[in-house]
Amino acid sequence: MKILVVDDDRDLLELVAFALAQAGFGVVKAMDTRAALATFDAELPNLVILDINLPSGSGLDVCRAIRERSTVPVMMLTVRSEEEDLVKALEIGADDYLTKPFSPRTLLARVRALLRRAGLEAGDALAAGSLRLDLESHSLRIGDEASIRLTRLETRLMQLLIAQAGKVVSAERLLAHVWGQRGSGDRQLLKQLVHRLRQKIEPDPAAPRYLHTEPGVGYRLGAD
Amino acid sequence: MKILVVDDDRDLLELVAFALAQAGFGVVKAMDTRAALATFDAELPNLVILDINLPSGSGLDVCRAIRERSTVPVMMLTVRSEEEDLVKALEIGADDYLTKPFSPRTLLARVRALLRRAGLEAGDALAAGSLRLDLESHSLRIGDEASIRLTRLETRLMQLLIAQAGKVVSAERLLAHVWGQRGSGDRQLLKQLVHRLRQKIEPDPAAPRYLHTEPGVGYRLGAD
DNA sequence: CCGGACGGTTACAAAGTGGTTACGCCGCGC
DNA sequence: GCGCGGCGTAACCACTTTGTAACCGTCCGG
Repeated sequence: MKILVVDDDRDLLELVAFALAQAGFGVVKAMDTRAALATFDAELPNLVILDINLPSGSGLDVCRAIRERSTVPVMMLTVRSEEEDLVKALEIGADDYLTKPFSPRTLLARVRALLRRAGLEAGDALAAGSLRLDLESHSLRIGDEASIRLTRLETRLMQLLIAQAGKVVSAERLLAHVWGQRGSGDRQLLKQLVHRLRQKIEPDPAAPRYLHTEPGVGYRLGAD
Repeated sequence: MKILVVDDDRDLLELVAFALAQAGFGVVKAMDTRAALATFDAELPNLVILDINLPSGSGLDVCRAIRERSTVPVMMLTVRSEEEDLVKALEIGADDYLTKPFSPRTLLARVRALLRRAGLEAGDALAAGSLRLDLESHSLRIGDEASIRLTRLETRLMQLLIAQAGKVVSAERLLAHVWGQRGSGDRQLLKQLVHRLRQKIEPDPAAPRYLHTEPGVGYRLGAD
């Protein structure tokens, strides 16, 4: 279970991250809005904890941007004086909030409650149709077949496709997820990766059964 | 299982020591930084509980000194007002913390969690499949064969692999477990250790039967 | 028709990963 | 002091993964 924590106060960030890690959660960190969104795209966390006031633009903007691409639970951190912001945050789609200062114990209780509410408690088993992806071992299982070993990049590609199974995912978004900043605009990278992945997972790579092309848009994982 | 407790407050020290002894742990005590390090070297405890503010220099210094010579789990004791110190402690390499006041029950739960995480919980015998590892004597037994003597590092490696038998363990995690902070990022260290271990335990080191490589991820102990 | 955009494919180069050999340092018992 | 085991470091090799370029067909608007 992976949690993204966004806060510009390094001490608080580390403390929250540590408390979560202690409790067995995977943690990724970001200290400004740009890094927050980049990390979100790269890591696809199961939950986001977001300080409402960041120096580089508001945490509200980050929350809004996240809501445009995902329904992941979002928890906002606020200080008491920001109650109007809080209302806005909940309107935008934040799921819960915590008023500073708070104890790690409270934080954990709220996080668990959110995850339970989102029905995400059980592991990170990432699956769609007959496809099951194991992020730990970089392996993909199709139905009852022997599992296929994927490379690092192939795993990241499948991760986003499975998370969005059945929906078209734009080439731009896939590039950002797999390569981050660097791959931006480079269709050839994606073309190659898709080709190589199809060779591995498709019974007939020329007539894809799982990884479909949506001309002019991007790719889509067949819901089967 | 031996635990070192360091605190200048005699009452608290005795209370903690009593709770631990009650739960069946061996306890050694120290009341200042000098005694703490001397006792650590003399007793080589399996876990250290360390008050963060000692009159004779900070508990942080003690923690740092311990980290220079060992990856033993360290738990810090703090009061709520010392949160910056806490962040420093975690950076230095402390593994957990407890905010005073705390109940003996909480203390024990945390101590057990730490030991479990370090893979030190169940007696001294760890086993998986036909492999049995004796942490005391640093020896490994495969089925009914004569037991093989392992070095200190080889033992630590096997310890984590056996604890996670059948599952892939990332190179990063193995490095952290065997070398602590210092080994971070150094693949060559792990490469060598695995090589040497395979020479000792594998019938055919070129085609490993127990210690399998998971390319791009880490290693896995065959469930056999 | 022509030409360009686009996606798939082939080919090859560059970078990374893991296994192996070799060597040097250090602490320790003899 | 010497030899030795344990460990760190570097270098080499084979292989895999990833990046880059070029070529091919199809589709489509002029």
